[in-house]
Amino acid sequence: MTETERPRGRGAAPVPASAPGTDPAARAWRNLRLAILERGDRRREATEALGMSFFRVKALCRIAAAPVPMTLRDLAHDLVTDRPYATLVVDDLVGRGLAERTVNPGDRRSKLVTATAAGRAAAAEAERILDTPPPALHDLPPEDLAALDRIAARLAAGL
Amino acid sequence: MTETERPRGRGAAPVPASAPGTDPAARAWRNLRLAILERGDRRREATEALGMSFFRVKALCRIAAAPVPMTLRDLAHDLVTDRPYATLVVDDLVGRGLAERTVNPGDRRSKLVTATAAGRAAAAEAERILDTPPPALHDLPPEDLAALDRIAARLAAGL
DNA sequence: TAAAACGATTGTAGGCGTACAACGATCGGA
DNA sequence: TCCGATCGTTGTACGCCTACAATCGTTTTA
Repeated sequence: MTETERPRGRGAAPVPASAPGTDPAARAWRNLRLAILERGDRRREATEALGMSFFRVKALCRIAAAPVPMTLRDLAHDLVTDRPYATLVVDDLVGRGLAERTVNPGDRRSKLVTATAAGRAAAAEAERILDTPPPALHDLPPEDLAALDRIAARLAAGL
Repeated sequence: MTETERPRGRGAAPVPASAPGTDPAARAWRNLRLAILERGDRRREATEALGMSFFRVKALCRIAAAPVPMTLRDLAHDLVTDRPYATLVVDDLVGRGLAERTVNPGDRRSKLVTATAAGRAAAAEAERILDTPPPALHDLPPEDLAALDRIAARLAAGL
């Protein structure tokens, strides 16, 4: 094992903040994407913990987070998919005992989807996993963390 | 269209930085994920511009970014896939005239993959799209942008 | 030199998501 | 009342990625 090892990192290289000639906004954006998509991605963890695809995890979380029961139409719209596939995904969740379908009393064509107690628990577990930051975030100096907190809230809110 | 419209946002709600009882690190992380994954995701743009799946866009970028021609084994490792699928993806890229395969003179079992001129151009285009930050980033006050630049570089570096 | 290990390739099977078309039930407007 | 529109559902076809098994040529090891 003493031969020349190819330096094979498992991702793109980060761009140091001191790199010249680059737009700081673009550089910050690239590094943020790197940190989130390649280093701190918890999607695999969440799918393994819940035993379903990430798309369905998202569906479950949306259903559980809805302040008012949503129709399948709303769910399809939120997930940016079509109604037939929303039907299939909800079928799956219902089969797992995580969601329930009830007829919409206001419009008997549509149906309302709600999360069961087990469904709400699973959704909470998924969000707990997804929201777990990488260790590097905790290692930031407090003032940097506070600044990041404030800036991230602004980025997430505005577009 | 004057009936009661369901307030259907197309993503999860951001958490304001003033929310009580939550860990600032977790909150910052959640908002960063939101800003990057749901508001500023350029993957669809990139795949449409290049006419191929995001996985293959990533493969092309890795090949083009390699300082030294990589073997298929290295590519499979970097993409976290298996060698058979790396073969298939490279077949596709070669068929599009974006990559080339040559026998490795040092080990005739393996083959080296390199990007053609067209491949390097396509990879550059993809990275340009992916690195384009959302407008909200440009709207940050300069000192916030500088802080974010510095912090993002630190986060991306892994630590 | 013979055997084991390695790299790329071909093939197969399946899950997942996208994008359609079509149908029955229901609602709304003319 | 009748007709068009809407909602959920069923079904189909396809592309994409994962995960294997098996093969062939090459390299390394015993």
